Amino acid sequence: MPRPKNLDTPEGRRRREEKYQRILDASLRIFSRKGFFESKISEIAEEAGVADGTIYLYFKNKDDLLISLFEAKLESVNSGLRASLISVSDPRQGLSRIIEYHLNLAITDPDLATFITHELRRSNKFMKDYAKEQLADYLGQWQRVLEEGKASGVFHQNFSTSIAKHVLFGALDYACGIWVNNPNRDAGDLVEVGHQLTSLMFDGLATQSGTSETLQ
Amino acid sequence: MPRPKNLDTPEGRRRREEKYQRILDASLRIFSRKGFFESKISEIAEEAGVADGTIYLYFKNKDDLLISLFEAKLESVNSGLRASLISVSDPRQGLSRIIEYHLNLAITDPDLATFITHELRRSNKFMKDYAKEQLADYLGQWQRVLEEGKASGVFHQNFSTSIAKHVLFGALDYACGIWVNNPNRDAGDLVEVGHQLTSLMFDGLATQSGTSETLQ
Amino acid sequence: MPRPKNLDTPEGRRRREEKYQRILDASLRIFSRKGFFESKISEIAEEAGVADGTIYLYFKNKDDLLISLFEAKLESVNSGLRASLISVSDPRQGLSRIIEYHLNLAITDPDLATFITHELRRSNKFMKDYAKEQLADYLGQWQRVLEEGKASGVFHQNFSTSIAKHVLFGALDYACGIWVNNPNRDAGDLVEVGHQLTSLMFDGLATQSGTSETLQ
Amino acid sequence: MPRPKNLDTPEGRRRREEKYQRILDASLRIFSRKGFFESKISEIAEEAGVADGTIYLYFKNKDDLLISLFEAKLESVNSGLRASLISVSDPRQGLSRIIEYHLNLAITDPDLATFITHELRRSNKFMKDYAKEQLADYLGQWQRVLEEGKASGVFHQNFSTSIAKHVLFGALDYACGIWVNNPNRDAGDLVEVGHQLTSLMFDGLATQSGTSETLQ
DNA sequence: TATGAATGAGAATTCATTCAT
DNA sequence: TATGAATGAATTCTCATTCAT
Repeated sequence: MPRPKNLDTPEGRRRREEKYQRILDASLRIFSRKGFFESKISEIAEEAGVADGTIYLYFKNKDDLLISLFEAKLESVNSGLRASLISVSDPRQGLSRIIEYHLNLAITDPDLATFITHELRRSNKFMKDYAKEQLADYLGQWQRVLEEGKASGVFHQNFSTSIAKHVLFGALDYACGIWVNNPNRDAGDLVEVGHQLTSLMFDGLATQSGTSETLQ
Repeated sequence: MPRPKNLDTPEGRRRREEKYQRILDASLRIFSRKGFFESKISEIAEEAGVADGTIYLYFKNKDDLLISLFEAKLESVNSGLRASLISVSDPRQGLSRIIEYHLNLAITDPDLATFITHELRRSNKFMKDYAKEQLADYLGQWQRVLEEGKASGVFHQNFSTSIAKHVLFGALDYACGIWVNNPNRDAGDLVEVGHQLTSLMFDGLATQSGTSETLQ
Repeated sequence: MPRPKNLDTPEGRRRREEKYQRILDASLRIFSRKGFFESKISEIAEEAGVADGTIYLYFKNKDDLLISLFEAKLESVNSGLRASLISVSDPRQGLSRIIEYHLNLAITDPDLATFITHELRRSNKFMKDYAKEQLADYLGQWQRVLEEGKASGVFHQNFSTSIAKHVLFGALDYACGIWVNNPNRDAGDLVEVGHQLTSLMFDGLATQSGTSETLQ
Repeated sequence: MPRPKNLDTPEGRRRREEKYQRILDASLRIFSRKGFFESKISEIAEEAGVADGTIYLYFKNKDDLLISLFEAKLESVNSGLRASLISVSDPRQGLSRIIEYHLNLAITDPDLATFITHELRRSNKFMKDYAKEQLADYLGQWQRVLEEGKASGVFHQNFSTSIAKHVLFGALDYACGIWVNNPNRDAGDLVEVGHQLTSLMFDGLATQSGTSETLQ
């Protein structure tokens, strides 16, 4: 939703749309590299190949740029996951898909992974509120899968899907963050993380089950 | 290590130490509330009940304040965990302790939890390098427990302790972050997170083990 | 060499050049009036009729402003002297011209004279190094004239041109400094200084020559 | 004239006097090394081996320290010159003595030479006024010698003693400044400057006198 | 007197945002 | 629409000076 009111020619709209995207993409690169506060508008403008002032034709201010970026990206992440889960009925397979999807995100768009990891934790109430909605949608899809697993009996009854989704998200997000920050990263490593995490989520670490209750 | 050269009277040292702590504590509160960049020196000074300039008698600059805080806090976290694990020999019990310890941290010092969560992810190479060392010590203790579990056969052989420690940290850290940000938080909730997470780590979600391999 | 990247339209360049000069001129006035350290950026900005921040579009920082001013002014002083000496072959006439030129500088631009006098002696290695090069060029022209005088026999053989140039510069510079600081100054006074100094340089004070050797 | 009112025991007075001097000496070293504005009170205190606050028991403020230093030093310079000229009756010898005395000052106390050279030109009205009085005394002695030379006929009639004293001071001061700033300086060089300057002042550069009038 | 920690006014600099072209 | 020079509010940091001990 670019702001500039343009002559409503198809050509004009296309160009406007294209520049909006260009700025958004540039800001993703800069934000992920430096973080919000250390990213300068003039830097983003240069990366996008536009003038500083132009950014203010498409975004109200720097905060708006951050929020718009978040929205646009999470929206596409959300719909991507939705598409990826659409034909899946087995909750165990669903969970695998979720893990896979999330890790794949980091592989195909490391900047996006970095950006989300960082800005999700920004101590700014107003940002967190924005993020919350979009994130709730994303994690809501996870929770649905977990609940189906409980309902169908393939997952244990005695766990909270709400807690589990957060646990899983934290684990995935942190693992991606570590991987993305590794300059010698290799996609295979993240695939391995996926295997291990899947196995862990399904079966745990212990060789003998039922013993955890006896622990202090 | 406060900077002002002072007569080394016990009284002088005490007061100096006390003011150093006061500034460190104030900065923890402000940093955790607003994040580093939105925290202003004058705000921290006010919170600490000192003049702006006084901060610069104890810390070289704002960055130094952040780093000093990080070091001081993580050092105490590290030694606390060490103490907590000292008498534990059963790796399963060790893992429980770790989870417990981490969650307890968030309960007793939510500001610290928030601070660490945020600043650990700050896009600033120099900060990440500082944090890395301290964090490595913390997670190193986790990894040791996991390795002992593998060695003693109570944990599976086919998982990477390095990956598992990151997964566990991400899960715990994120869960704490969620809880801390909840205005109606109740310590009981976090205890429940601990139970669930312990159970998950040990036994997984699946009712039937060994099936994950057959998935996609 | 103004910093702002600008469209290279002739108009744009003219305006940018003009503002660069405006700031340089303002800083000359303020620096000469108060000295570098007591001149405030906001004062220079006001004098130049621009905002504080604008100065930083044209100069890296306060030091850079000082150096740029020095370079620009001394460069023009140097080329002015060069032009003034170009058609002169008699070394005695050359020396007269040099004295005249230097004094005339103080008359036509007293601020510049004050500025150079003060900042040339600033206890700042980095500044002195900058000044040194430009000054060496200026005094180098003097030395050349003195050497020609020795070579052609119109000046004594037994004096060091290097010492003489410094002596002459010190004398001229100090005399100008005295004159410039006199609120009731009159150009005629400085012309008289020129005559006296010329006569002194050529013939000395003594009514009988050759006697100085007999002095202690 | 130390400010602290002390118990008027001879011992107390001595100690007080001694500390006053210590601070004055320290400030001369620091001021000459860095210039007034870049010299910090805490630096001077450290150099003097006293606490920052102690300086304010002896001097009203930083400016007062500068002025007191100037006064004390120039006073001693003035009386030194007076003593040096007391038995001299020949104005030519007097002039030689003056040059010698001034150059010797730079050799025996280069810090003082640097300090005077720099601070004499500080763009601060209030400093210049202070300096003026003391300097007037110093240069007044020079002028007296020059006038005696005119009166007795050993110097030309047609020159202004006022101009000549400034010319001579500028020459000496600048030459000393150059010498002092030379890291490989050798006292012999300055002695040579003295010879050359004396010869120049007496006899000038020209091999044939009376020609300067014919020049442009 | 002497100390040196504490103060806070003051200055340089940055950078999001505006606006004339 | 697009530009980028100009703005000036806001922030960090310094350091002369004070004052409790």
